[in-house]
Amino acid sequence: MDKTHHTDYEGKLYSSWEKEGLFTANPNSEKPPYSLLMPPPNLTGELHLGHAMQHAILDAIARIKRMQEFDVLLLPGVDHAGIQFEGTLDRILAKEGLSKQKLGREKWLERAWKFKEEVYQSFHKAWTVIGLSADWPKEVFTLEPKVEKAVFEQFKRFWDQDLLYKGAYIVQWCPKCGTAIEDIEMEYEERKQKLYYINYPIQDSESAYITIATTRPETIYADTGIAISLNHPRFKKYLDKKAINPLTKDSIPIFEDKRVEPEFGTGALKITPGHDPLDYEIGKNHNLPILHAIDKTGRTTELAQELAGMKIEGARELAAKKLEELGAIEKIEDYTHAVPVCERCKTTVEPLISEEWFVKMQPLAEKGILNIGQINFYPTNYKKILTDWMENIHDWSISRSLWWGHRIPVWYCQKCNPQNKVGKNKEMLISLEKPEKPCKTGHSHYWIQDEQVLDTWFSSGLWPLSTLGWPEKTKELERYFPWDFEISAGEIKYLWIARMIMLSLWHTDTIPFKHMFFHGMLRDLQGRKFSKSLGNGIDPQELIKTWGTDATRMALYTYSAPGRDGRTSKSVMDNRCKNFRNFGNKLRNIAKFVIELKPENSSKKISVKNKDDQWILKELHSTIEQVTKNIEKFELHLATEELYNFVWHKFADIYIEKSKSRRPEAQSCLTLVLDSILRLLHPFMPFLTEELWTKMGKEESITLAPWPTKT
RNA sequence: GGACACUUAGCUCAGUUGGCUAGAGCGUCUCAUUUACACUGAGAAGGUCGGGGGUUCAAGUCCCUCAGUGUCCACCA
Repeated sequence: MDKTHHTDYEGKLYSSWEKEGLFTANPNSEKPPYSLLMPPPNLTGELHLGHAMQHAILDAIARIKRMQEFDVLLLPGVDHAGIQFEGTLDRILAKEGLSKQKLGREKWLERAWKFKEEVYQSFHKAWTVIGLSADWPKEVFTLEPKVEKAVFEQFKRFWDQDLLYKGAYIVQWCPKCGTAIEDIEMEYEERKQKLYYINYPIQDSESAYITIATTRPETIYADTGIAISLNHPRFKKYLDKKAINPLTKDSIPIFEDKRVEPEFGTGALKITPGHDPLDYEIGKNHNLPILHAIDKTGRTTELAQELAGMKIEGARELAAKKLEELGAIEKIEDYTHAVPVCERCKTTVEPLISEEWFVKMQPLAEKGILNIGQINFYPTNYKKILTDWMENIHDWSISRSLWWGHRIPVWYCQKCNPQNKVGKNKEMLISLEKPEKPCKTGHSHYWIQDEQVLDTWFSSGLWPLSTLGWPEKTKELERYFPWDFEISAGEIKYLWIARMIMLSLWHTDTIPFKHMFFHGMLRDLQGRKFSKSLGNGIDPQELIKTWGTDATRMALYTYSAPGRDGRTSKSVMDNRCKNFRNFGNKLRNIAKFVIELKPENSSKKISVKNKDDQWILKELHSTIEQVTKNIEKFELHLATEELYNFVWHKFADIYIEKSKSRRPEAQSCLTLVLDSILRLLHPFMPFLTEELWTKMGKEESITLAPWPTKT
């Protein structure tokens, strides 16, 4: 008997399905539509276990809906993943001795597109391995013209609706990625640091001073004020005086502010509006000047005098040493706190003032909150989580200082554009292409495009619409939108899911999807995330190679309960896969028994009187009912468990054993049950079921077989 | 500091609206010895469902509380 199930075989089967167009949606179909939107994986990311599970879930639902006679669209796509892709490419270029500066924007982009193609090719193969029945010819890439048009439309609408603004604000800046990032793109890392208590002398006073606590003495060069908590017992008396910046010797104002915590440190705070979000706010209220001691590359500026040009860490030490020499340090404490780092490169994020584009999110969030109830969430509590977030929405900083992405479709007249301020009256245009009409200077070639590109999520957030050709009123948009099913990891609920909800509602008054499924995150046995740096990852392709696609899928469904994280390891996965490999073997042997060892004189009809026949048919019907019900609730872990139990412990262990004594009579019942089993299992174990389906003498693919119903 | 989860057998997890002696897989132990299938079959051991309190005829499930774990959010210098 066959004991192994080679992926070669699965590969061939998959190609034949694809060739026959079994995964192709047909907008002209008479059947009702059912649409599933595949989350576009990052162009640079590898296929990990979480993806495999996500795809296995998507695929099972797509296959079931096909069998239930829906016209199914499972639309695949890839995200250009701005920051991440650009970082990867730049590392490769660096090894070749090349750089952005050396290549220039145009050459760099040429290179980027070439690299994109390379990555794309290897990528595609990894996906098909899990058996995903996606409509590949319709695949969308987030930088292709269709999406570009949608992104432009969105930008233009926001501009016309007065929801866009540009200006210099304090943003979170990643010096390594060289761009602004959003709060939700940051992580926090516990770091051991020093808390320096520093004395700022009071002007015109012999010995009086205010002590503040800071972890960042290097930013003192950019201090422009001292804020103390309300009614500060010790420092209140200095309120009408000025303090002296111990490093620059500038005199800076002292004032009260309720945002200063009396309990923390000394209850006094140095205000550095250029390098801290809170200081920025406080500084703005007190009209403090904004100075920069650190630039966008993470080095100290001229302001830092003899420390200029240093990296932050070095500058910090030297600044501390200098203060020490000046006798300005009261004490130094060890201090562990959470330092914000860039989610992607783990570099410490530097708050800086930068010129960026923003979207006013308040009206979009309000609409989102109002309509989110129309979406069914699995698990249900995500509705509250997303609502809470929208209720506390911040404006969205959408510009990134990158080259890989949708370039901001704004053109400035070179001669008349003041660098820092953009308002509607300034000479500028919103246009995808270079404007043909001349600007004030009278020459069309004076138009220059904004240097920045849009945040990746600005296009990903439009994914439910852009993939279907919006803003055109396409047949596909009409038919498949809103999407019936969307799936995601909880991780990107704000970055992606909340944005899709707000943007779809804003542009079309329609929710983007009817059923939103959040799968849990797979972790290692200690509960840690899988990550490259920990080296604890499990390669799904390796599991597939060892145990086959079907077994790997079945193992993954056991972890697919909505929103539940799962702990696992290579050996736990191997155990589970092995179990389902055995299950596949069991099924194969059942089929052999029923089909190949069929007796000559077998019955053509089911014996209505036989108790065993009646029993197994009753069990079958109850299984059909349970499985169908569980699938409708997207509880695939229950559906597969039910099937496993029926096939192995009821059909094989009991019914088949008993049938041996009355084999010819039982034959038609055996065949009927096997027929239903294969159809019920097909969404979960597509390859084996197709193979056995053919063995049963069926001519059409099981993909097209109707889903069993209780009759 | 807020929010949301989770805690069930040695391990990894199920357990739908409260309802028979709490389930699965792996692991452990006993038996069967070539069967459609050893990638097998029959059986066993193993749980006071995190602790405590409450509601109920009935609680793993609902409510309160305590403890532990995890995730997300928040400007604590």
